[in-house]
Amino acid sequence: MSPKRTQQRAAVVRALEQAGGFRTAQQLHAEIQAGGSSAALATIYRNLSSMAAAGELDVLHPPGGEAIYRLCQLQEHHHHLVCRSCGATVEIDSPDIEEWARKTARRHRFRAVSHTAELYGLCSRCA
Amino acid sequence: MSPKRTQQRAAVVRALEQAGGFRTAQQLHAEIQAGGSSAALATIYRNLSSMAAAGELDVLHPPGGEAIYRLCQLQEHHHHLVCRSCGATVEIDSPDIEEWARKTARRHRFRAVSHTAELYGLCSRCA
DNA sequence: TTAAGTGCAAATCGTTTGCAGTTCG
DNA sequence: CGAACTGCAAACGATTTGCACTTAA
Repeated sequence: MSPKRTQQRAAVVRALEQAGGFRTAQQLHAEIQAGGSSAALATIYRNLSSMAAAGELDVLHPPGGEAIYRLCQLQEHHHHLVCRSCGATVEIDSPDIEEWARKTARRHRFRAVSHTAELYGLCSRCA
Repeated sequence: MSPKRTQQRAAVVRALEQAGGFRTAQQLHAEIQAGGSSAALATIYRNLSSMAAAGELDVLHPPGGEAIYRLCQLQEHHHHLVCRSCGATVEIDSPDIEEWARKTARRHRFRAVSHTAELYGLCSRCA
């Protein structure tokens, strides 16, 4: 039973696609209205929940207290090495961790697995 | 300037030590009362915040919405495999990713590197 | 037609904060 | 004594939910 194709759900998907990365429910709400469409915040939450349950998007719960969502990007993803001091960022593309994620997921019988990984340290200039 | 040595703060520390692992603020509250001491929930939150800011404890923000705290244990850190649908969480302890983090950091001449890594998928019951 | 989806407002729930009273140093 | 800490209750902000109304199928 696939979900009903409503204007609101379409708007949420469109907003997420346009965003390309992580967004909070409230940001999506604002961006949807800015785009001329409309969808109640509650509706956005409901759609995000069902999409997440369906494995269509990733949810993160940062310390800030506001959850962030983004469309699943099974491929084309990479990681970051960030300097705690100056904020310099190096993009990491490592097959190792992809494989680790896949293996680990299989070991626990999880499917449709995505992952996040970030490294934080002091770069050579700041150390 | 180190913090004041109050009964309440002591009770929080004691509860965390006794716990050994992660606890929510409310669990600590209950355990403190069960232990015969007393400390208002607000006070517990205040103490946990200051301890976290001082780097004395780790804080995690799981999907459930309730933060969990534990005394810092520089070793024994692990990652999580979380079900997008039901929130079930498996703790992962993998030397591979630790090594990957260390290697990657060295390759880019970063020091004092820490990292985060989380996996998201659908568990066998929800798939 | 009718089950699923929506909007709105009220309700939750974890966490924070204002303020007056208490306590450590 | 005086700054730091506590308790309580009210305030908050994100998310959820009850309910009557729409709408996709």
